[in-house]
Amino acid sequence: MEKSQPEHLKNAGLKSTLPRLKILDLFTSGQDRHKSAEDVYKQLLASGDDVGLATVYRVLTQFEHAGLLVRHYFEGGKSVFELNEGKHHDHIVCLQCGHVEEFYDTTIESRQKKVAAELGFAVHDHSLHIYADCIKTKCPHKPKGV
Amino acid sequence: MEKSQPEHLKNAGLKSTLPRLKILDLFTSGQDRHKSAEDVYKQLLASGDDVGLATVYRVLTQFEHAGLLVRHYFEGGKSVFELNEGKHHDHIVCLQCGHVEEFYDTTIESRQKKVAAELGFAVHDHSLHIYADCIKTKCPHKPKGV
DNA sequence: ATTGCAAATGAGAACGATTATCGTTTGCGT
DNA sequence: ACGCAAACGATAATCGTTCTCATTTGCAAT
Repeated sequence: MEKSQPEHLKNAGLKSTLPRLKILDLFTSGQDRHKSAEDVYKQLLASGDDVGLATVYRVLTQFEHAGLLVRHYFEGGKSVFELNEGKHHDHIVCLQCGHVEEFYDTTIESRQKKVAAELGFAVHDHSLHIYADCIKTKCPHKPKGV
Repeated sequence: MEKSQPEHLKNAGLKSTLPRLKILDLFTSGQDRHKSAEDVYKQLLASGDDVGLATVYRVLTQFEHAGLLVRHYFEGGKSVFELNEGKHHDHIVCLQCGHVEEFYDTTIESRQKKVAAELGFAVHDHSLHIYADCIKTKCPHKPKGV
């Protein structure tokens, strides 16, 4: 059976405080999987929750360490977080509208491991970002400040 | 026959000024392919050239736009530049020492195009960064402030 | 329910990388 | 050699993020 939010926090060794619950809710119930710290902060303010920006950053980082969220470094210098649902995937970002789509390709994954091994590296992590334009009818997504 | 540095600048529509020549030289004759703005700045100061940090940033960006350099956004929030020699490649970054190694894998490249096409995207560009540890005897590279 | 205290928070200062401003200098065509 | 737009250097400003520290809060023991 699914765990409740407070339980998720408990498991992660984190007190279940108001800000933390609010932020976790944003990710589990929000529609946009990918949020920057600023996004989270604004969404909290918009819903009348008075959390400090510092807390947002702190909590996001804690959630990342706890494995609840995954952090991505997209171009432009700001980090973006998304719910960690166990299954690794890469991202393709539309340069026109900023929309992010996820994909997973076993061939790419295995080749990466292979290449790294050949070069004598022990892979920690990797990030593959494809920057592209949504062609055809796929770009109805409004630019969100990109 | 090879072009001279001033010609490279001319071609790019840039006046050949002292700072620009110095910076271009660093990349064409330096040993470390990958340099941050700070790296460039320090190397210039070290060789007695008195350029401003602002100029370094400006010139690097101009060179990027002119296609002379390629900019990479690695984790850690600072951009790294390298000479653009036409041949695309990806990077594997050692998390211990910050050393960057390059690789190119045709399988990965073609799978990327394929995946993007299937999702209805026209690829502009992509970045694949593998973050890892140099294992075995491969990590003699001194940490350079990472 | 009340209390106590460590953990968490919020406001704002601090920070590192980068960009913008602006008065001075310089490359380069005349 | 001259003139002027382009480029420069110093420094202020900006942006995302982290740090500091006084205040507040979750929660376990009363």
